[in-house]
Amino acid sequence: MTMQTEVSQKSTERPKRVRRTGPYKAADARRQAILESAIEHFAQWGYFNSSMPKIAADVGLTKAGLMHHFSSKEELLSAVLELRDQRAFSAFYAEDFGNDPVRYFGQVAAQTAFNESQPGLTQMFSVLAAESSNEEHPAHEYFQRRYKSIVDASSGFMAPMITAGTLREGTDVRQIAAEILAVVDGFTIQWALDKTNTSLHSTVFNYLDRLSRSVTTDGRGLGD
Amino acid sequence: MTMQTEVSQKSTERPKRVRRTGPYKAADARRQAILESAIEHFAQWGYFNSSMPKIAADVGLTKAGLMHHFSSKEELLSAVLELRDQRAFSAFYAEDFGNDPVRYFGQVAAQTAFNESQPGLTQMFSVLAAESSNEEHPAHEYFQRRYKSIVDASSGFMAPMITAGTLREGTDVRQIAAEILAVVDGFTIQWALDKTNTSLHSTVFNYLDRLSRSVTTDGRGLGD
DNA sequence: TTAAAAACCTACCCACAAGAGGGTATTTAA
DNA sequence: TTAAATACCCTCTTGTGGGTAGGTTTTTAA
Repeated sequence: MTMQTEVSQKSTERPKRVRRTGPYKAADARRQAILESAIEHFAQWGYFNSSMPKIAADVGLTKAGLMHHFSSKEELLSAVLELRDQRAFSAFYAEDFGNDPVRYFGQVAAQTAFNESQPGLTQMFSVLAAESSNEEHPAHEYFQRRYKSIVDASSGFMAPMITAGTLREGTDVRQIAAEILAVVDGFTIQWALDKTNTSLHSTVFNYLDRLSRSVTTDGRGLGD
Repeated sequence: MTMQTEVSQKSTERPKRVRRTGPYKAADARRQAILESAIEHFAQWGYFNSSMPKIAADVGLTKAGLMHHFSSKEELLSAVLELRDQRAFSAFYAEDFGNDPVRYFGQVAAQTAFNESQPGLTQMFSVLAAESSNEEHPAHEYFQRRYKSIVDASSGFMAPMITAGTLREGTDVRQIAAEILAVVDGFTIQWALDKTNTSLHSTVFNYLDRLSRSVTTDGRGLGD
């Protein structure tokens, strides 16, 4: 990874190529449309079996047209992953739960309701997470980081609750954090396989409710 | 789908082609080796991005050689799925838990230990389950059936335990059954992504232990 | 107004896929 | 022993993939 800095060689005065245009006005919408299309394709077919021509066709472009905006398939994937990180996490991490586990669990449940409303993105992450266990997958490191940081953040929320006395003494917050993540992922698979008979939100909610009753000091559930 | 039956036109006597050979002696081992190779490839690359030539090369065959044994990629997938169903489930379903939830949960935990010892098969199922949410995936119906039958069987084990008084009154056995499945799937993903820092068995065990304490009438966990 | 950059396109290349067709050598069982 | 089925392999077809090269039109900003 070497960065090339432009150095002017001999002239002190700068004729300096003048900028004659910027991006077109409509370009942003195009790029957005491409990302949406890519999300749908990655969700349906995974990364490997999605194809640039098809993603392009879905937004009325040729492959070459698409590749003007995202110069490789990997770059497109990166952009998609980045997009999701922006959308979903900012809200969550800003929240202050005031050492109340029930509020925290409630927020997680709310997140799954959001996920259920965005089947494209949600299924895409489900498929890519499984696919990316392959070390040669371009998103392998991304998902390793992602899972680690989610568990870190989640247990970071819960750990102080033990000291604050709202979570039971001896609660293994890293186990709980990983477990919540596992339940969400697992139910997402079931929901993706059979959306008409499964509700992502309510199944996760039920789990969190029972979890809450067994790890909070006051034994409260989510339904109050 | 029309079946063509061979009809002898005029002769009533039947010269009747005689069987001159059967399968070769070594063929079974070959087919077995192909299946093992396919499992590894499906686990690493999913179904779509696995390729017949590469699977073949891994057992020292050409693609055509492989296709003599499995005449299409889909047929190979079917054989792999069938193989797994034979291997893993026979033992489990034969078990009698004597209305003891702890024994049942213990058996589930034991299953994950087995899964952890078979990373190829386990990861393959993890990847295919996610991939097959696509309705055009050749294993789509298989996984729908599979998930339904697991939940059916699992809740079928637990339901009588309520009447027997070993599971708490009001326990939602279908929710619990689906939840256990979700936890196993979810932790499998985490384990596949980072095997050195995650133990599939112990994470699932911890979950089942807490589950057991909160749904059994005697509040027993798995550690006794 | 105009030149340059942006936003496309067509036409390629090369690699690889699934599968069919048509072989040859090996093994089997009568 | 021997004919037929088996277990391969080589080649071809057709299709698709990612990516590049070089054009043309459209938009932008000086």
